Amino acid sequence: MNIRQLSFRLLEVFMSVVKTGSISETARQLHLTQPTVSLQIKRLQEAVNEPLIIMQQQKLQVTEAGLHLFRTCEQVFGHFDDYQDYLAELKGGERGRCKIAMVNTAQYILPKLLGPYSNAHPHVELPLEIGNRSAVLARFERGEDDIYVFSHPPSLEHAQAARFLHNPLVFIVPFDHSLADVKALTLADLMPYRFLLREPGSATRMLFESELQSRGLVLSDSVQMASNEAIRVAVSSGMGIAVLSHHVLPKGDNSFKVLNVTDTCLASHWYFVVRTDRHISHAARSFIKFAQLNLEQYLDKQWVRNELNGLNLH
Amino acid sequence: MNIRQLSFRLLEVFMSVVKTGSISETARQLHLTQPTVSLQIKRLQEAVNEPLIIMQQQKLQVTEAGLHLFRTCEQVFGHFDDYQDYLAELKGGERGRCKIAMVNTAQYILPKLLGPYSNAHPHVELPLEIGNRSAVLARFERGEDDIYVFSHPPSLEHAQAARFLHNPLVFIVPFDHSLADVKALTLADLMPYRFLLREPGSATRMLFESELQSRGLVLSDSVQMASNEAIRVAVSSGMGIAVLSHHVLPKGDNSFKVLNVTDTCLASHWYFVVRTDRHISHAARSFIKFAQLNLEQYLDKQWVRNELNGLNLH
DNA sequence: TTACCTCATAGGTTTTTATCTATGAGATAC
DNA sequence: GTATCTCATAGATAAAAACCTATGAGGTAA
Repeated sequence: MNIRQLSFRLLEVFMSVVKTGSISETARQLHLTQPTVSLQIKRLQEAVNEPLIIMQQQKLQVTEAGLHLFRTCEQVFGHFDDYQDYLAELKGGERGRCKIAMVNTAQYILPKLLGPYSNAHPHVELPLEIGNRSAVLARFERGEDDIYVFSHPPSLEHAQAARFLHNPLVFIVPFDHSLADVKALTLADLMPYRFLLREPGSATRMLFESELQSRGLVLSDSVQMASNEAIRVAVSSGMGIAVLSHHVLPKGDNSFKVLNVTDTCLASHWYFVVRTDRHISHAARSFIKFAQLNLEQYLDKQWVRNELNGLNLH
Repeated sequence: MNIRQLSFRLLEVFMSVVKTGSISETARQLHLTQPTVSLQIKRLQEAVNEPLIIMQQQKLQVTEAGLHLFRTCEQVFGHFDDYQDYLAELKGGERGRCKIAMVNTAQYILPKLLGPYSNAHPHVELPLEIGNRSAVLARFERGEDDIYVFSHPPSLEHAQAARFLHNPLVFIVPFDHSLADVKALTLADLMPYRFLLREPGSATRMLFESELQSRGLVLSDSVQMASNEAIRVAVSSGMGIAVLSHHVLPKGDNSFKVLNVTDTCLASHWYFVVRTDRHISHAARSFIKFAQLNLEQYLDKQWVRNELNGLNLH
């Protein structure tokens, strides 16, 4: 038997003949002519090199070998049916994987979406990568993930990005800092104080520094720290003051205070970024769709900027 | 996914690509050119309508859907391998069925071959049909069996026959019959006695009657009985005399005696008969081969007439 | 007998498939 | 920078597959 000359169509026709017990009937059911079916069976028998169906007293009789082949076909088609089911789930976004890489800061907001999504789609794997901006950028360059979360999206040559959340930056000081209760401050008022900053390249820092530069201001003292957590705690304990995303601040924590700086409005947005040169997994598409529909429900409504319909997910 | 545009060849190539992790390597192994393999994969992906293999950092990466398909293929090819094994056994005569129809008398000799054959080929089904000549002839006409056993084969229009055993007919009388110990008898000497005969049409009876006719002899009295067994027992108990196949006589039974009729040599042969207009099953072929090689071993050497090589089993 | 089934076969057409060669774009290796 | 891999794509061809119509042989049923 040469499996290479078998085709699924041939087997389909054969199965129908076995089931109906008639070549003409099969032809009618499959919208073929009777000679076509006869010929297919003949060819199948030649491929198998063994009679499968024989005429016996004007009736078709399936031989042993034919019956065996029939059962084999049933199993084979069963496997393909299973695969089709799997594919359907995969394409429906019910299965599969959606790898997301995000910059550190995003870990304060994204889980609010990921949790509900994961509950709604339990078969979707959701591996997360969290790193600083340069690490995530490197992953982005290599196209290692399905979705990237940035404030300040990278060059959009091979990517598209869409905002989903406003990301206001605020200045914080220890709760007992001398500026804490001043009604209206200017950015210049903060310059004398020591600033606790993330590494260069972090979106927050970039935004802040470009603001300073454009205004001709210079920090008198700054300290670099590796995480927003560390900065917040350091501010609370009086090491200095900082500019941080509003979203990273725990609510109801009184160990620091947000300043009222009237001449400055620093803000960026959170973006979902996908590469345009890579096929978007169905799971990723499904996640973005989910986000699009449920941003308001799971994130603070006041900051939501739902522009996800701008994404063209092929 | 449209299964109709899938071919086994396509899946074979796909599996090879997954295994080697390289399109070029697959091309080398399958003696194809690299573009051919590329194209096959592309076509498969179009059929499935889902990426199966993607380029990632200059390396081929199998997607989820691809891996799933690969596993599906493994199973499918496994089933066909099983079927191939089955076919091989079938074609080797190790499996399948060999239906044999024989006339009554043959049941005294054929089991001596069937037993050893069945032991040597335990997976071959051997359904037997035993009937009188006309019943077996009817089966033969309809082509219901693979092998027929006749003495006196039917018209050979759609059949071929080959002798395998001499079938001498002998005259028996009760052990205390007046003829029992006569040294030399003629056929005419037997005419006055009552003959116990099988039904008209039975080969034995036909042979006997044609001999009588050609010699101008007429039976004075005859009784018809349905089986050789019945005749033998009836002879033993004095109901008359009979002409029977030597093979149906149990050895060491002293309740009857074989006459020494010097002017008559009635004999036929046992034939295996197969139809020429029907495919001969591998099992049937295998049985005849077995008989051909082992006749002398399992049947009384003295009567064997091995002409089975005369059968042309296509 | 005729009409009407069955399946088989011959002969032909149109797609599809399985290949190839040639060529190009990227990446790596020296 | 050049050679040498990788894979992708375009264009061409020869074989095959998948059908069809027409026709015939053999059987059943009115």
